[in-house]
Amino acid sequence: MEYHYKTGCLDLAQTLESGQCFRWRRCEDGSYVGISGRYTLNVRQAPDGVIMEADSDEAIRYWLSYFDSETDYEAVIRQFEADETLRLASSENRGIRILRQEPFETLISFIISQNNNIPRITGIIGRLCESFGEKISGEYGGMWSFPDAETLASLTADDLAPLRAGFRVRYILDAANKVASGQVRLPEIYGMSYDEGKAYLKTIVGVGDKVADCVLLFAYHKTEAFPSDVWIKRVVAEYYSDGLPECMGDYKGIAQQYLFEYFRKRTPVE
DNA sequence: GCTCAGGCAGGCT
DNA sequence: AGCCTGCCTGAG
Repeated sequence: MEYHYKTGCLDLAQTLESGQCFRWRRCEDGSYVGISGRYTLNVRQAPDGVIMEADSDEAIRYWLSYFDSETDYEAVIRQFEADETLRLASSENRGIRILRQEPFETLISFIISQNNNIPRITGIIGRLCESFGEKISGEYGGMWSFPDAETLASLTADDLAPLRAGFRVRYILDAANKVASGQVRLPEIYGMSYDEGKAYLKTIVGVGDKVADCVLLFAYHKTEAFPSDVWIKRVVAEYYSDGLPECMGDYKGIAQQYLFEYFRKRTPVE
């Protein structure tokens, strides 16, 4: 079934190729195909929003939440106008959304992301799903679910060697073991404050400030999180050495995405 | 060969 | 609390 989601602030290319998610595929016709949990989606850009094609009403509701339809991005962007740099960064990237992704997948994905580049991250995650996920029958070709914690916890480092994830394998296994054993209960983080959630996630080996912030932002939608990577550190050093502007409020994470894209585009990759 | 990629752990002061 | 250094892997 098809659903026309009308909205001003959702650009699929800006959002799905922003580095917060790693499993969307762009099709020949410009639409995107993705999977989260057991839900699949084909989505394409429209002049006044996006058109979603999914299996059920339930799936559509899931994807609307995934694309963060509840947040008023227009209002957030107006709030950001008080800061000139942020105003420019926002207006150029107004189509970026902060997705509400599945927590375990997001956790493992950002553990893999450390000291790594996006093509390799995408490759490792793809191999992880094809090796240990479940094949979901869909009309858009091969789709694999993200493996659950129990499945990953039953594996050894040797089993994961073909992923070529390097030193991150022991972090993946530690995360899977702690989640599968109940030592880390991911759903509880929804109810935690930003600080509590961060401390909780950091009990996992291989999760530091940056990975924890990415998970809190891109899975739990804790927009106070401000993931500080090498790019953003440069931006902060240059523009915000005296501190982040007041107008970011509790939306530092949204500001971070606008700034990240704005400055990344301006840095030549050679 | 070298460096770098959206960091982190472990060890040191 | 803040500084090093090594780290799997693959592309340039």
